[in-house]
Amino acid sequence: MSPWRRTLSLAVIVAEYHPQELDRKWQAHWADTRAFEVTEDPSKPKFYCLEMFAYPSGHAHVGHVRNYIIGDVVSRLKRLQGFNVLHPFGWDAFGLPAENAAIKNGIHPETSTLANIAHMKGQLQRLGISYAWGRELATCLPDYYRWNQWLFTRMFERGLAYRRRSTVNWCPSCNTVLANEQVIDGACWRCGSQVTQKDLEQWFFKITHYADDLLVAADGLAKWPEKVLTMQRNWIGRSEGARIRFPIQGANDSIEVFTTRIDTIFGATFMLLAPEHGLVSRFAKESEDEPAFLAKAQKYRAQDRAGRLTGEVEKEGFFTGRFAINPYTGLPIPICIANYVLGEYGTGAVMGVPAHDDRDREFATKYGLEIKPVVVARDGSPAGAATDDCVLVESGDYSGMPADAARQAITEDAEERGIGHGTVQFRLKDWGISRQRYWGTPIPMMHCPVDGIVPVPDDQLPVQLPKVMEFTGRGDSPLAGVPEFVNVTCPKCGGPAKRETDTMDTFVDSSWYFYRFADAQNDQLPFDPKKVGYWCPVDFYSGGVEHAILHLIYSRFFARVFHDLGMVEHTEPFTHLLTQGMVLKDGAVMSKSKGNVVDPDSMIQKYGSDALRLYVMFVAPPEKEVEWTDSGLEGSFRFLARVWRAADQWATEGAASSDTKAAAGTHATTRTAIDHGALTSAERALRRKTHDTIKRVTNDIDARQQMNTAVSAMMELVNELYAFAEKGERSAQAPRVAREAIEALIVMLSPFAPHTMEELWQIYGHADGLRAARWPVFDAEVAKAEELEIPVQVNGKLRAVVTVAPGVENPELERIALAEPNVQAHIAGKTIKKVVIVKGKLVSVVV
RNA sequence: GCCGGGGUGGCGAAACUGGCAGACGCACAGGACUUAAAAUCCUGAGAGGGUCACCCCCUCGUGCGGGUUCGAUUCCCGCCCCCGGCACCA
Repeated sequence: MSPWRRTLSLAVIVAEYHPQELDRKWQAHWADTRAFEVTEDPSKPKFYCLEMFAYPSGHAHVGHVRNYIIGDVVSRLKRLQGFNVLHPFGWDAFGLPAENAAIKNGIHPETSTLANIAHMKGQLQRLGISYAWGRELATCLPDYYRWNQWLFTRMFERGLAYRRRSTVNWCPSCNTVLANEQVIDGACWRCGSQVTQKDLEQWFFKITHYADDLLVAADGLAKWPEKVLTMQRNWIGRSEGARIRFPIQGANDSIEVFTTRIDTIFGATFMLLAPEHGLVSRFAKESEDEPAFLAKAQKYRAQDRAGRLTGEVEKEGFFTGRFAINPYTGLPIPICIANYVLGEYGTGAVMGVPAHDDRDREFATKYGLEIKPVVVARDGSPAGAATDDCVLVESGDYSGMPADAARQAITEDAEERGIGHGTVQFRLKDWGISRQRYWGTPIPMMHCPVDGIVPVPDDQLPVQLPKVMEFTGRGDSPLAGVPEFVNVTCPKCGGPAKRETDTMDTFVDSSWYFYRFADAQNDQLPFDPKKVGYWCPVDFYSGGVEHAILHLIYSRFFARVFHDLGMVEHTEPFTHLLTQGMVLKDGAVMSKSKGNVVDPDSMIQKYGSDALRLYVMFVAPPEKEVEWTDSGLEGSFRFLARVWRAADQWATEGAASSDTKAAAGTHATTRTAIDHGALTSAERALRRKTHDTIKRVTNDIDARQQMNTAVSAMMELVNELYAFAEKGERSAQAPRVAREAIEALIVMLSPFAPHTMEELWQIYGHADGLRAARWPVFDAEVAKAEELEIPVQVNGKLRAVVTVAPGVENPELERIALAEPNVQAHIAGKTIKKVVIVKGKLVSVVV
């Protein structure tokens, strides 16, 4: 008969593990006591834990939910460690799906969005996520988006928000403009449609103002994944170089190029213009056959876009009939239009240096243009595109100069001659935020025939979305069709004016919501700088890596804007970033269309929320992708049931034990100090395991952030408890020793399985709940090993393991090791050259 | 092409500072309990071999090939493959 059966028959508190009842009980308790609401408390260290807020699509699947569980485990841990923890949640509630649904089924986006929020909030509550719901926000409510408008106006006043006509990315399916960051492989980030180009008047945020700082400061983000930083660095794309003008032969003007290799300028044997370059139409006019000229340029423009999608298009170009003068050789070089020169980068024109640029070489070879090497390796061999240890040749006065030095010298010379200057070029472009849609923040601007662009005065904010709308899906701004919205009075001249009818990109909403959580009810300002000063920056932020160059770069930008407005002291909003891996099902990302979503509610119904939470944390480190398995979840459920039974048994044995103090029935008495010296060796071993587990779990969670190994350490402790109950020799103190293990286990496991552990904690007599509990304290004395197992190697191969007392001296250890029969067998007939002893670790014999 | 991450049992993974590779879990197998099943508890297990009566012992083994070291999943050099990002950025 198992020990469990034996004790169950005597049990005072017998309860089977029914997690669903515990879920209900403790979720109600947390809600009733407003357990996770917090205020600023200068006496405590603060911890701001945040998961990327959610788009209210209607249903969260376990892939989404993983992120919230990760954040919740961190939050609950930090509370146990004495931090004042802010853990809020909200809704990224504007966006196209709701509006598209409205076009289809006539339900107003606000109605469907609020219904979706209600359902998803219920899902999160059923998981027992410890949010401060009092701070909940939804970006689609005027309380929130008025501050988008307020901030937009501040940015407009500072020139950080501006309007210009430009070629923009257009998604024909979403009927709106997209920012560069929102075009993935030439397709819309949201719906996957092929993006086309359009010329439109658009509002932009001047993120390029901070390009250099965003890049440099990335080096200081020590707790961000390298992957994300690399992506941001690539996206910002800084290159140092020079701009230099080449005169056009037979004309008064010149063409400016950007180059990072001005040291190769003596090898520039042709010049290339992008098909979009401003001079194309002029050269076309001056050519013999203008329509043919323009047709070819136009072909490249179209081709260029296609080329970017498929990767490779053969380099192609044609001669304009005009020449430029290389300002260093003084020689005329042909000006060509080429399909591989980008209009939007640098000056849209480049000097062709075929000897030192692979693309130019390909082009020159195809058209028979001159290839003139001007940089060679020190030994005189061809340098190609390399620069290290290279010197210039055939470069006038610069011949013989190292390439690096020449870059500087020629740049300085160009500056003196007034034909160029050193400069830094970024790939990052300003953020186009106008969207020709309804379900977003109205841009708080007016167009007055007298005063031009006029911001809506602050006291007229928010500019509210008109409620009554018909959604037609026609491809222009829906707000333009609402006269009551459009027609306004100019606050400057009092004359009639028109409202801006575009709305803001929803990424504006998400670029600062983490500040609003620090002061979610403020109706005077987006937030009180003092409150943000207490809570921010966010200490732990987790979400999907897909936002690496979207939300995460925009938020860094906004932090700088708020900083320059004097509202926040920091410039980096997120100290520690974790990008959680996706949950796959049948090898694919979960999605409704694939029909492979796992619904958290049905899992909770079957196994309880704690099993789901524990499984998600145990299956792999949080940043790793995982494959969902039902059997894995079942394993976590089994573990919790195992903990439950062990706790139940020892609660019973503690109460029914022959130990007189314990028999008095109060749990407090069984928590009196353990007389360690009087324990059996099995009891000492269990205590050792208990304290060893405390140490491992604490270290795994704090220093290593490896939740999965923390859980496995606790599983080992439970296995040990079972072994002790099964066959451990017991003294009268056995219940106390077991209780010590179980109470430590309850507290350490509570971030992962809070409902079950609250219940057990209560059963163990702690009336004030886990919120009053403290993280268990590791006792090195108790954890000290009574004997050590030392591996013995001969020539690097394991030959024996010897058991010795800790603190054994090296000569003695060597003697014991060499006495091992199997060691003797392997050194027989050979001379010992060396014995390496790592104290307390190993003996290595070399023969 | 460039950048980042990775490659360990049937599977998810672990090994912290160069020191017993595979902890913990899943799946599997055997046993106990049961009329039976489920549940539960216990036991086993990298591959191959020796002695197979047991204890045990040997060889190989962390993508591949080298190197450093008494000792390498860990460090160095050179490759291969997978995932992710960027990609004609002058």
